[in-house]
Amino acid sequence: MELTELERQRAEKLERLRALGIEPYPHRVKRTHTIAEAIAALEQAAPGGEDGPHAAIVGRIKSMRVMGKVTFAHIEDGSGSIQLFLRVQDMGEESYEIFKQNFDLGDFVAAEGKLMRTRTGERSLLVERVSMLAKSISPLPVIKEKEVDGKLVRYTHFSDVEERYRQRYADLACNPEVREVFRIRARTLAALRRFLDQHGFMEVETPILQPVYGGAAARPFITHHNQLHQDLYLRIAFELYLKRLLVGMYERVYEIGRDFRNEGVSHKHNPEFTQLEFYAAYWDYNEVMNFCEHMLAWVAEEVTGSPIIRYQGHEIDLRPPWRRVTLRDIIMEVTGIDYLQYPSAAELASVMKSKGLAAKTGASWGYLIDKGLLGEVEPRLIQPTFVLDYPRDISPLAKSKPGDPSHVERFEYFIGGMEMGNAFTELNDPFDQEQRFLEMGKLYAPDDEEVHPMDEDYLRAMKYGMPPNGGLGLGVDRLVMLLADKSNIREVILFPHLRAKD
RNA sequence: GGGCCGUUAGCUCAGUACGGCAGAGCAGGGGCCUUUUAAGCCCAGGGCCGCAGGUUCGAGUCCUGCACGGCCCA
Repeated sequence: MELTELERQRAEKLERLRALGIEPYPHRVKRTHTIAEAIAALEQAAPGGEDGPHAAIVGRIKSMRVMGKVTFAHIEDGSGSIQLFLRVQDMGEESYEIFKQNFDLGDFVAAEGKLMRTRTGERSLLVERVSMLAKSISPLPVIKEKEVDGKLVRYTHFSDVEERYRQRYADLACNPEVREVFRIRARTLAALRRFLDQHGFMEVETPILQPVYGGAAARPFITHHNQLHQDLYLRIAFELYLKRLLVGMYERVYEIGRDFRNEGVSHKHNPEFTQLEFYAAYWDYNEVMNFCEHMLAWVAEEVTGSPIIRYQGHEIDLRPPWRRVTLRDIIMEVTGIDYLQYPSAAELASVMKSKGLAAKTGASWGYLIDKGLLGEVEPRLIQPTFVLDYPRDISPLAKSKPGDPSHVERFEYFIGGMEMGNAFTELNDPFDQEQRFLEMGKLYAPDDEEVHPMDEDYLRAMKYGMPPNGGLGLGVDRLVMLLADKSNIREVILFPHLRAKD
């Protein structure tokens, strides 16, 4: 192990402790109170002097002020932080010196003594014994902060974005507000599960390694099973497996898990991300819409205390009903283009260019609408909005709109300028479904990311009879971004993907 | 993929306009200090200036390429 000078100094302290017969990484810990419990115990005790309740607490040393024969330090555990008050008169000369010479910021320690208040009134532990629980060799970035008018002012910090992501452990250790983001994430996941469970949905787990990928338009990661001599794909969606379960007579199922898409990385995209999908037999997309807006308003309230949230300076009201607008109308509203007037890719691309909009050459008609025109619309949809009725060509798993064969019953929904998810009245006619797969094959080149490959087993399932149903996908990371008020997906993923250095 | 910006001590940053001994604060080391909380005071340390080339008597600084990251655009 290569050590920096600072690390060598700490390693020497570790050896000094060992030489004194003190194990710097002991097996067992004595703890009578968490720090929060210790503070509560002190609050309950009769005030006065240095004779408060006895407590054995543990934590990581966050600050230290050595003043000769007296030292103040703050330690932090998972519940909070408290000041340690160490005096040579209480600890004895030898123990006090061992502490002073060998204990550093970042060390995990155990401290035992009496809870009390210092002259300035700060809740403290008057330490009788202190011991090492785990020596920290690498110095954590030091955080110096102070409360000014009730606001926390930070003088030094750990803020290098790249290093924060590459060494998330250090980020979390130094930055309590980052720890809070992932508590919001955990509460969001728990709230989603609670809501779905309460509404009769069953959580299931379907394959991540799939012989045929499907359910979305995306490039997959490919892997290989050695024993089976078979290429497998990491799933890009759960859709086709969840709908097989409706054939199997479950009426409401959902899955929360990881999808993998072999695509670019951006502030809204990570190659692996957390998806929620649910399917409900006998629902159409109107019922899905209704459920969706109630679910997200409820989850927001559970997580943040209110269905009205603040996101990047916007106040966003998640209470139902959300705005409903057709794809055609919202595109006309924003770009002035009625895509139905331009039924070929060439015509549509030409009018888009005439309006100064980028149109990728060689892109299909559906791609131009979805990525081109809708891309213009997306950042403007700050308040929750359902965008309804998508072209059939780009929606091979959705049921057609009655009386309008060119469109399907599909919606995407947007909040805070981000696409949050996608939903349909699911196609359950096996002949129609087969036809859609075949059309896909004709309209697109085989390696086109828009292609949904034919899934024979899915068709076989559907031939047994699939109840009419509605389903929805939700980008969970993006929901957490909303609820934690973060503009970058990496801020809500513990270990986001970064390019390897060298 | 393109444009712009960044990369200097463990951390946060100066230094780059106009090339001339590598800087500060915090952290760490030695000393003083028995109620501090950004503790204070004194002393002495700490560098592959992202990497590789080039220009130059001389490059952290100028030029080229590369790596990683950020922001914006596609």
